[in-house]
Amino acid sequence: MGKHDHHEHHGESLADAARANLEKSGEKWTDTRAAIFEALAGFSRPASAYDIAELVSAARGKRVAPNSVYRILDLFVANNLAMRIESANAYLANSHPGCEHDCIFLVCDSCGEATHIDDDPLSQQVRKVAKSQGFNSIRPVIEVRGICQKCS
Amino acid sequence: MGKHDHHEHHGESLADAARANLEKSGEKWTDTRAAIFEALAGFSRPASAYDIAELVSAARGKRVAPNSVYRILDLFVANNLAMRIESANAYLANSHPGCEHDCIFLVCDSCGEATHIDDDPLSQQVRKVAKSQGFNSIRPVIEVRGICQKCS
DNA sequence: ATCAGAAATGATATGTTGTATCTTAACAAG
DNA sequence: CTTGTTAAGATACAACATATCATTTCTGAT
Repeated sequence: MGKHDHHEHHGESLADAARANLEKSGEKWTDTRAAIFEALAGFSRPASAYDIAELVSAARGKRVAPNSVYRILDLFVANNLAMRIESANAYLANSHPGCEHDCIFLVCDSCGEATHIDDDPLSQQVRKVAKSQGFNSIRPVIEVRGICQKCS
Repeated sequence: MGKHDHHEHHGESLADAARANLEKSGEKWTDTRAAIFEALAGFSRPASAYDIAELVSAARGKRVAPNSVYRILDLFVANNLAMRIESANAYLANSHPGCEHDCIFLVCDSCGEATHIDDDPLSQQVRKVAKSQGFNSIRPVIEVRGICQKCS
């Protein structure tokens, strides 16, 4: 384990943690949101809104429209239950909701897997550079495209 | 000026430098490529392929299809004449082609302007993190979204 | 219980970004 | 000049994202 407890979760426990975090912000954990979170967390790779719409639609035997998925993903991102990977137009469930970090994503161009690193000194440095240029409301986007170990 | 000569260019001089760099790689500086580079360099903000297609089509009185623009932008990116900003799905002309850097882009969510920073120690650190995870063929994507000084 | 208002989701349409495929044009080498 | 190669055009479509309005569901007051 690292310097502090990251509260890593999986499966049921992850959904519970996500739910707790969302409700703490006064938001509701509805059936649709639960289904979308479950679908998202089930992907081992970053998933597009359309991937999720398809999976949830199949699982529930009832179509979920992309715009609903986007709405809910936006909510998740705003509440740190999920992250958006800009260079992939896709989303990942946050495996330790509640921890606030500027995440660094390593995305494999071959297999599509994305791994998620926290390096606060590094992201702080990025924030600092932006701040020194007069930027406010800073949101760093730090991603690395490449070929992962398994695919090399 | 910084620690080394960045060969900053503008207008005619920038196009010339771009042309020289492209031809050095054995690629041709065709009319279409010149027109697309000129259009791209004329934007003060990151421009989408469709923005460029529209502008070039108007300027030449002859339609340029988006796929042609994408092809040529890909060529420019591969040869470091232009950069893609992932979080904006848009492109910027490289104002100092020939210099190889992992660029850091600061993108204003209000006015859309993007400024371009080089911080090699910082980008090297990002590369190092990825390498330590077994990644190869690394291409860092370091961008910062926020509100620029003028818009604050 | 019922009704009114608010919040969440659905339905539909459309806008934007990106690729695939095939055809035509430009051009250099023999 | 014709043949092979590279560049660009035409067309179609796939993938990603948002706007708008309708419907449902939930909640809280009466």
